[in-house]
Amino acid sequence: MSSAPLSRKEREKLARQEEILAAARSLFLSKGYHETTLEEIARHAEFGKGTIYNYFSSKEDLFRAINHQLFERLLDLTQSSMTATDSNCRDKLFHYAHGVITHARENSEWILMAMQRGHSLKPDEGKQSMKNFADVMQKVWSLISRVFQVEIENQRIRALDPIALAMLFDGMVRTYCFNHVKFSHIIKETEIEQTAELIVSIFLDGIAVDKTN
Amino acid sequence: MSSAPLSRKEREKLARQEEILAAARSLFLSKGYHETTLEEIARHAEFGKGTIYNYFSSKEDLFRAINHQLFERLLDLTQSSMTATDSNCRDKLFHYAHGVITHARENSEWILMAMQRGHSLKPDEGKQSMKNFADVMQKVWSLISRVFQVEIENQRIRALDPIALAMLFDGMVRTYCFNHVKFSHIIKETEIEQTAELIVSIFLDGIAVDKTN
DNA sequence: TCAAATAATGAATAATGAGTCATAATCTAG
DNA sequence: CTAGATTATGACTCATTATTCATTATTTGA
Repeated sequence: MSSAPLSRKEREKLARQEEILAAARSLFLSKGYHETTLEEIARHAEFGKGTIYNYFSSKEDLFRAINHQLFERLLDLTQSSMTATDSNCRDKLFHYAHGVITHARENSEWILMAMQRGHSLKPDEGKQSMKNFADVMQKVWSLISRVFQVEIENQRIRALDPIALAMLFDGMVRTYCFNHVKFSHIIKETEIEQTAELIVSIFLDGIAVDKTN
Repeated sequence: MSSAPLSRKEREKLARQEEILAAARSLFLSKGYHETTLEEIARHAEFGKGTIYNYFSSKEDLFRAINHQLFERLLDLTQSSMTATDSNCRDKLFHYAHGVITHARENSEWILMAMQRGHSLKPDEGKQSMKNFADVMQKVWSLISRVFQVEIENQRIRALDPIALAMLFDGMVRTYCFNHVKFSHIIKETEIEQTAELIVSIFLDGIAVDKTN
C-alpha cells in the first residue's frame, strides 16, 4: 500500500490531518452533517477555520474522508471475520457481530450518518476510494453470504437466499448497535460478548424452545 | 378524540393543511430535512411560500407534525398487531412485519429521517404529542415484548430478555425495509408476504436445519 | 352590493455559515 | 541571522434560505 519513506514534515502533516478528522468525526457523529459548522470543527480541532482548508478542499471532502475511514474498517472486519479458515459459521458470525458492536460503540452514529447523507453526496472523483454506502454494504453482504452459501451446500442451514440472510443478520447486529447507543436509557446494559452471542444464537437457532430436548 | 362538529371552513382548512403536509413529507422523505427548502415545499403544494406560515409556525414545526403522523401510524399498527385476541405469537409477529414493510414502502425513509433529526429537535411544547423517536420506540418494543413475555411464561420460547427480543425482531424488520428501499438494485424483489414470513420464521425457528427431521 | 374578516402572496429582511484571501506567524536552509 | 517557503488565521465575502409583513385577493354575512 504505502511505499512512502516517511519524513518528519509529512508525518506531522498527517498527524494534523488526523486531528482534524477526529474532531470532525466526533462532531458529525454526534450532531449530524448539517448541524455541524466548520467553525465548530476548527475550534474543536484547535485550528483556525482557514487551516481546515489547507487539509481538505471542502466540508464535503472532509465528510467523505471520514466515511472512507469507517468503510475501510468495516470491510476489514468483515473480511477477517468471514475468511478465517479455522472457525465455523457460528464463530464467524460471532466475530463479525462482536466487531461491529465494538466499532459502533466507538463511532455511534456513523452508519446512520453515512446512510442519510450517502446518496446526496456528489460522486467521489478520488481514485480508488469507496463511492458510497451501497457499494460497501454490497461487499459486506457478499462476504457474509458466502459463508451461508457453504452451510447451505453442506445442508447445515435451510436453503434460503444467502444474500437475504446476510442482510437480515447484519440488520439485527446493526440495529442493535444503533439502539444501544441511541436509547441507552431503555436498553439494559449487557456485555458485548453476551449480546453478540444472543444475536448469533437467535439467528441460527431461533427463539423457540428446542423440541429435541 | 374529536368532539368537533365539523364545519366546511374547518374541513377545508384541514384539507389544505394536509396538502402541505403531504408535499413536505414527500420531499423530506426523499431528500432529507436540510436539502428541502420551504420554497420547494410551497411549489410542490401549489401554495405561496408565505401561505405555509399560515398553517405551520416554522419549518421545524412542519417536520414535527409529519413525524407525529408517522409515529401515530406505527403505534396503531403495533397496538393492533400485538393485542389481537384471535392470533398466536407467530401471527402477531407476521402482522407487524407485514404492516411495517408496507408502511415503509410508502414512506421509505421516515425512520431514518426521524432518527437522524429526532434528537436535534427542540422539545415539543405542544400538548399531548409524541416527543421523540425514543418514546415511540419504547412503546413499540414494550407492546411487542409483552407477547414474548407470554410465550416465555408458557415455555414456548427460550427465557430471554423480552425487550431485547422485541428490539432485535424489530431491528430485522426495520433494516430489511430500509435496505429494500435504499438498495433496491441489490436486493431481490420479493413479495411482502414472503419477506415478512421469512423474518418471522428466522426469528422463531432460526436458520439451522431442523434436527427433528 | 359592500365592508369586514380571512387567506394568499412573494418581495424584502435577516441570519447563517461555507469558502476566500491578505496578513501574520513559524519554519528551513544557507 | 535572514530571505524565502510554508502554514495558520479569522475578518470578510457571498450565496443561500428561513421568516416577516405590507399588499392583494377572496370569502362571508348582512
